[in-house]
Amino acid sequence: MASKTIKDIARAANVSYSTVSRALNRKEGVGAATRERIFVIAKEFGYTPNAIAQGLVTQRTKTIGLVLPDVTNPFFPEVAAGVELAADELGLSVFLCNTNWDKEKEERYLRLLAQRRVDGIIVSLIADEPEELVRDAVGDTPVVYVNHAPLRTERPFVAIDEDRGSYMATRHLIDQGYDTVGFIGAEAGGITSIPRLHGYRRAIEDAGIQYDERYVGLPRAGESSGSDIIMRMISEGCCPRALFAQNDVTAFSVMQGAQACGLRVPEDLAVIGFDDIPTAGFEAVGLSTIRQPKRELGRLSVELLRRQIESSLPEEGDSNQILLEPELVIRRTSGAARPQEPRR
Amino acid sequence: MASKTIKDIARAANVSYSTVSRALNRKEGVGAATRERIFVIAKEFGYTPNAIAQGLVTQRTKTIGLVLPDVTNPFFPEVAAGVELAADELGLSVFLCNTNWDKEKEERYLRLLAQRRVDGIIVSLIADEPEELVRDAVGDTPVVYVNHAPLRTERPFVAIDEDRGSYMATRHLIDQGYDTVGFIGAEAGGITSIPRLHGYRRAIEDAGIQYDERYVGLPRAGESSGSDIIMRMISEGCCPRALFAQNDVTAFSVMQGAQACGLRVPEDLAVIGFDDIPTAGFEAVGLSTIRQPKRELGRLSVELLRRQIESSLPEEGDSNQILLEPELVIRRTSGAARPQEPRR
DNA sequence: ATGAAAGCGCTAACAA
DNA sequence: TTGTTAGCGCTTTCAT
Repeated sequence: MASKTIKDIARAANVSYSTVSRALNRKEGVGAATRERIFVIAKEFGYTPNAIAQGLVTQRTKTIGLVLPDVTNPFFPEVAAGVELAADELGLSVFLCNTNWDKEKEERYLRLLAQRRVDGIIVSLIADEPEELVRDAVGDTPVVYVNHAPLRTERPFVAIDEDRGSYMATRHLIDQGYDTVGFIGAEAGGITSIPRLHGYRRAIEDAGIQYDERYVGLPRAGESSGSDIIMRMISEGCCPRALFAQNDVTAFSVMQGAQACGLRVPEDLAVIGFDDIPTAGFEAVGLSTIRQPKRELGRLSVELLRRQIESSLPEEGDSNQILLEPELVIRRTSGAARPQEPRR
Repeated sequence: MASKTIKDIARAANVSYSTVSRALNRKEGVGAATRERIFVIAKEFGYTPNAIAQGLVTQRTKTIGLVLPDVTNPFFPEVAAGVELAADELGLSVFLCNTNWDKEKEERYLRLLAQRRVDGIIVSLIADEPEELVRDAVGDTPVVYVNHAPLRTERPFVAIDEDRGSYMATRHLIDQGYDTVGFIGAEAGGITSIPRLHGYRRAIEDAGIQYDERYVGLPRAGESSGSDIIMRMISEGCCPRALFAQNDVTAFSVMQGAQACGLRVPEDLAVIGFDDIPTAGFEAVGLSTIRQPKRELGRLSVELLRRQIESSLPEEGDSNQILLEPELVIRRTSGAARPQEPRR
């Protein structure tokens, strides 16, 4: 029952097993006849090369790991698709790991991939892990950060300018005429909440508006979504006229909560998100947002990883740390304020 | 630079390398002192066990493969989450592969996983592959089908009763008072389009309605989404009053297309989907649908795989072929028809 | 063109 | 308790 090996084939073909190896790998120096015979037997035996054994000797697994926090947020699958595509072109397969916003799981997966001796790892960290932690988990395995870069890392990364994007989003809301513009953090936004909140605050203060904590809704214990937060804000009587949500999924949730409380979007509450996940563009939704070049993020991270694998040098330096530009996408949910119609 | 091996540690600790192996694997028969020494050195060396080598000798990789057609459709990540959870409890890691509705890629991944000698594979096939094809790709590797079962397979599977669910969806629309109820297939619905169309047709005919092909929109060449199809139907003047979409993503797309043409949902066009992806439940959307127990699908498939791996017998039989019941979820988009308000 | 043999890093008998 | 040895299935010199 155990699958056939190269030796079984060798025996059946009456050659040494090194000849079989050569034939199967299409290497020079095998007689056409023998080669033919070997292929026939291999097919007949249903031979499947043992990649484990191959990897052991070649020290190359032709596999890369992709560690993502949440495949359930459509943003990540889009990035994954970009990675897949690019990896495919290089003949690499992708081992996708979902950490589910669990720090321990993240570490476990990084370690695991290193143990499996993948050729490299692309990871979207869930928090600002100290570099040594990552290093400890992956050892010498090449790593590229995607979607976010830990502070002062020397590793290659591809991300977008979160601060800038958040500034643009907030600014847009202000320009639309809203006097009170709030921020809502994601339940599991991990690392991105810091720069996004920061960009929000910058825009607020640049506009000469007083930064007001009451309009900043960060998830508290027991709150699991943007909907919970907006409902809290409403019940506390400090719901702003416009909101910048940390990401589109949160924005959706916020809108759901607001609508459940009888608020209309954007008439009573304007909303803008971040990411531009596919559903944001749906007619029925029309969520204004900051677009991230998701597939591109994926593609580029593979490219950076390839460089690192091939050179096998630590390969530091600017050109390997890419910051992409965000893009403002205006849709329905951030329609202009109507000052003639004061709230309530 | 190459990572340290067990031998390096042995040398440094002045013991044989089998002792190191024993110590590191927490096996009996190692002096507390030596054990201690070995651990210290291992840590110091940043030792990472080579899973490749381990797998080669133990013949067990503690890894399973999960092959999915489209992580971009929120249905699949939910199933994946279920698989992850269950696998985790068994100490297995999951190698997630996205075929992107590409048959060739699917075969490649199955083969690849088999070559990597994963302990087993859970796959959601994109079409009704003949059993031999799968067999040819995976060899003796245990396989469980999820989300769909190929006709007359003897392998274990977990799926829901698609035909039944589709019947329920269609029936619901009819009960709501719609006289014309259509069907829209998914752009890349793969295998599920057959039973879902079948269930639709059964319900139509059971209700004494004449099955009318004009109301059945299957994607044609060049059409990439439900939106394209509904727009074609509208332009051809044969848009029904209510629609059962093959899945929620398609339903979303259909609604987008309909609304772009000025139709209101559900006033002008009632819609019901299939899957109950998370966004379907959002207030702003309120998509009626047929719920699939997605996480459960994942959990159960892992359980079936575990059985198969442990027994290593082909393990056929009824109890390993699970058909779950679908559940009708009524929301906003399938509101009752208002006969007093004839169309147009 | 083919074979023999070494060895990738590890586990698991079997000895000592 | 520890060491020795034989592989796991494969690629890759080095001979022939």
